[in-house]
Amino acid sequence: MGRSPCCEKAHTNKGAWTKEEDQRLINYIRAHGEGCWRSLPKAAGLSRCGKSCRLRWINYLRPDLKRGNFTEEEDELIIKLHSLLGNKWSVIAGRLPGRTDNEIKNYWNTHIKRKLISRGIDPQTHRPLNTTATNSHTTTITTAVTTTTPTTKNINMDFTNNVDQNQPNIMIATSSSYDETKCNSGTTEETKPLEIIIPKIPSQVMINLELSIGLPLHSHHISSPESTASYNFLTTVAPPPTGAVPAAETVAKTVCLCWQIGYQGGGGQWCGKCKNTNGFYRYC
DNA sequence: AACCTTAACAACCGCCATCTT
DNA sequence: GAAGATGGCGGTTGTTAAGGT
Repeated sequence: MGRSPCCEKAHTNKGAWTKEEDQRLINYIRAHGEGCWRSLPKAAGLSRCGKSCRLRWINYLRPDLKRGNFTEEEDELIIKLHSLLGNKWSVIAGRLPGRTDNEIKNYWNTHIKRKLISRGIDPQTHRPLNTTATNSHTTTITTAVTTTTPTTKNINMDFTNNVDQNQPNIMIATSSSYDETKCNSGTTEETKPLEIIIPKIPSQVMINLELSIGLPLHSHHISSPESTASYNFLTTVAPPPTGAVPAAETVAKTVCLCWQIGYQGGGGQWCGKCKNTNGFYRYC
């Protein structure tokens, strides 16, 4: 199926945005909220593609953006999330309030890649650079992930050639249904039976990995002794948001869906799309 | 001062998933 | 269910500033 262009390209501006264009976009969204990007340019008096407007808003003009240098903590968090999620920049951005996927992606490519290489770590595989891909002791653990997200992920843990045995390489299995990485639909909770495939596994690494990806932690997830290991790992990968985390039932009542499924844009109880703070809102 | 190289980041492009009709 | 519309994502490119020669 072919697709029509998202906008009339003949009369659209390209390249850097002017201050006037920015102001028009800000004023329009302040007045009407986000949404309907296709018709927004015309309504706002902009000679821009709707997608361009959306990108400009999300990556640059949104009032809850942090901007400025990344902290060391953010660096480490990005590295750990990338080792877990790969190039899922939007998911990673969801764990870094005030940061955009584009910003993180750029930062990864310009800073963190080099940083990892200087540490002797392959930025893509998170394995030591000078080792070959031998699999003599590869351990594959395929396990279900219980989350409140609509999907269940299979996680492959690879303990081969790890510098730090406490931090195995973790890759999202391509065979899973995790193509639905987007967090914008559905509210069902799904748990697949635990499936562990262990061809050659030393007994000391047989752990029950219960991973919650992209979610604030809730105490009941870590109550069992079996999940202690995964909890310890998770606390380094995806710490709870700063400040008090609302009790689950309170959250369910008062917080938007995006917050419930892990989005914490701006650190408040509203994601960037649903928030009604700062004078902006979304009519959805 | 002029030129070249590199780094940083904003913006674009094409594809895919989801929604609507 | 099919087709089209729309939003969103990740990869890539273009532009510009900074630093080096």
